[in-house]
Amino acid sequence: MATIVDVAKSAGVSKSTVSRFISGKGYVAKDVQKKIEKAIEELAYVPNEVARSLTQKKSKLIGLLLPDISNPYFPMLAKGVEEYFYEVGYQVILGNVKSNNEIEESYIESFSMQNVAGIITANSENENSKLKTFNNPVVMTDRAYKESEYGVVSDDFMGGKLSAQEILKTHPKKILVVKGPKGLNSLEERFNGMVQVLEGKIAFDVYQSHSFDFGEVEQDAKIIFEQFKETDSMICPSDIHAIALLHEALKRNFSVPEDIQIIGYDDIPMSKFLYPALSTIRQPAYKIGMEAAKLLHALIDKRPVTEKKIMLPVTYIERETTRRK
Amino acid sequence: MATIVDVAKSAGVSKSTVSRFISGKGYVAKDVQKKIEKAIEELAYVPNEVARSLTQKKSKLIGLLLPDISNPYFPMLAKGVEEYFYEVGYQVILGNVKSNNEIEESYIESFSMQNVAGIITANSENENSKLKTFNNPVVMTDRAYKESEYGVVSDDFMGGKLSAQEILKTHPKKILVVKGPKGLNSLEERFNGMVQVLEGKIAFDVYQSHSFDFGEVEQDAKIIFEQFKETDSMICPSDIHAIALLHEALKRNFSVPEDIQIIGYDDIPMSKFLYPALSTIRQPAYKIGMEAAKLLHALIDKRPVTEKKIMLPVTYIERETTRRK
DNA sequence: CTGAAAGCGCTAACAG
DNA sequence: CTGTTAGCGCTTTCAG
Repeated sequence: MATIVDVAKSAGVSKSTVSRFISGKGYVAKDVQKKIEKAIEELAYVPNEVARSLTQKKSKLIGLLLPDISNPYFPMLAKGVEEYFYEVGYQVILGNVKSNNEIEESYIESFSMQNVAGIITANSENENSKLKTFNNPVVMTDRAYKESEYGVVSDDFMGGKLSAQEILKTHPKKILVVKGPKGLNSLEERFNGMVQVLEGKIAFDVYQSHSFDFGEVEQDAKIIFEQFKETDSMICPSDIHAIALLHEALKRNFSVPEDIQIIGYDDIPMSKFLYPALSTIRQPAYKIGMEAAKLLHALIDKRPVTEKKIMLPVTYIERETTRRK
Repeated sequence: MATIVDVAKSAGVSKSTVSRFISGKGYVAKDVQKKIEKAIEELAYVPNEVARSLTQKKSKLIGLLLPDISNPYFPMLAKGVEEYFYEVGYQVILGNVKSNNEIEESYIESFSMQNVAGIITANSENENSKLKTFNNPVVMTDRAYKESEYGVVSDDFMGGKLSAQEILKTHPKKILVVKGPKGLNSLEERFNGMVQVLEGKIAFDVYQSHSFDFGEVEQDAKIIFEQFKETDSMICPSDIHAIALLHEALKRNFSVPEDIQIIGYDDIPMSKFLYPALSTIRQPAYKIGMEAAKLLHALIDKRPVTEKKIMLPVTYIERETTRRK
């Protein structure tokens, strides 16, 4: 591996000149530029990021904290982040935090040690997180958002409203609102949106779920079908919940959407391939990731940002688990 | 951020001694050890990985090359890699290569610049890949395997055989083997396994697919149903294919598995939640990731490895898209 | 057993 | 416009 010194020698200048040329800061004479370019070419020189990172205390690395990469929603988010940063020459370090504070702390510490230029987190908020002491920019997404200074999120309140409105249009007999795990801001918002639409208009039950894990949510589904026999319309906090419920409904020989209609949230990639295909609220996961990346990039470069918090719209995707109006 | 010099001062020794203490190489007197420990504690000292990486030419970073993170199979693999390396203090950099050689090259270059300690790639083989010039260890997985020195993979040939055998047991009338994209070793193996079982026993058609992308595979499914009217049994190269086919079958009002039976490959997380749930060959994606990580870790530490290539078993998961025997 | 010194590859004043 | 110098924080000989 050629170093900057090799380039300098080969071009017959000092390494500072080469450094200046590469970074584009400071003046370098035209003819010298040519020589340096040639030397770089010949030696196939690529600057060593580690050395650069050591002096500048800032690497070309981005930390990405995710609650659970096996939840199909997050790979799309990650993809958005990754693709944006790839284009601008940054690498992303994956932190699969499993909603575990200790792991999160540990990751943040590692990120610091690696001098990451910034962090994007989709992890749920954590009161005394080390994130607050991290001194490069942080952008919150998805579950983490409320208390943060910078964030990108979709319009959860609107999403909640939308899903309730759509159900309402189908003349439901009895509604069940499945509430997602507590303490996640985005889920609270969705729930509030749903309640705002429903309240006063129609009676509804609420079931509190505590997980996004397929297996656990399957258990919830069983309980729900035992407990809420009159329900004919289910509003879910995520597609994972909707899928489990859908599955359970079919197992019990209900027709969907005739006997039971179900509306999901997220529009994860598999939802359209279910049978019947899932009606749901689409969150633009990829776009959220990309926008978060864009915001973080601006922050890293200390460019002025006009919107510290970006809210992306959600849309209702009508498929086959809801009745026609 | 405290540095090693701060610790040294506080403990009243030289930084070399502190360095020796931390790395565990060389002698440090017992009482000095105590002092250093205390200083580290008090100053909440954490060694700077970047500086370390600069001297050692090896960071605590691992590069992970994936063909497509939005294909549900890969997040599980990534999770296995990530969780193993988390435990041993390494971070993983995500490289979503999108089966694009240029991007792959560019990632490998970045990985080199970051002094990554090793690379795991699940990307398809690429003749003149820069991977060969990368001078830290590389472990190939999944799609990439054949030419590599070190690799972890599941038994694709056996998987292919298994899926054909299971179909054979159900007295199929006419079989269609859907062949996956060309040039991927693992898929060739599967296909060969299938053919070996089928040949001489029963006539079968072959359809060549060119993608793992949901949208494109959906088109394949349409074509297949137009073209192979007599087929009652479909053997697929991936669950993605199986899902598209299943979807199309139901759309056309075939009963599954009575009229058409379908067997997938991979057992991606959503397969069990389909309706009917997909019968498939399970590849232990998580375990593959974990084993690849373990192997790479041994290589990085220059520990002797007994198995350079690890082959993990696959299993048939009987669910509801295949007829009972 | 320990410290001094050199160096990893690059950046950043600061003279000139 | 360019070279010298001094680090960034850590590891690694090499004397002592």
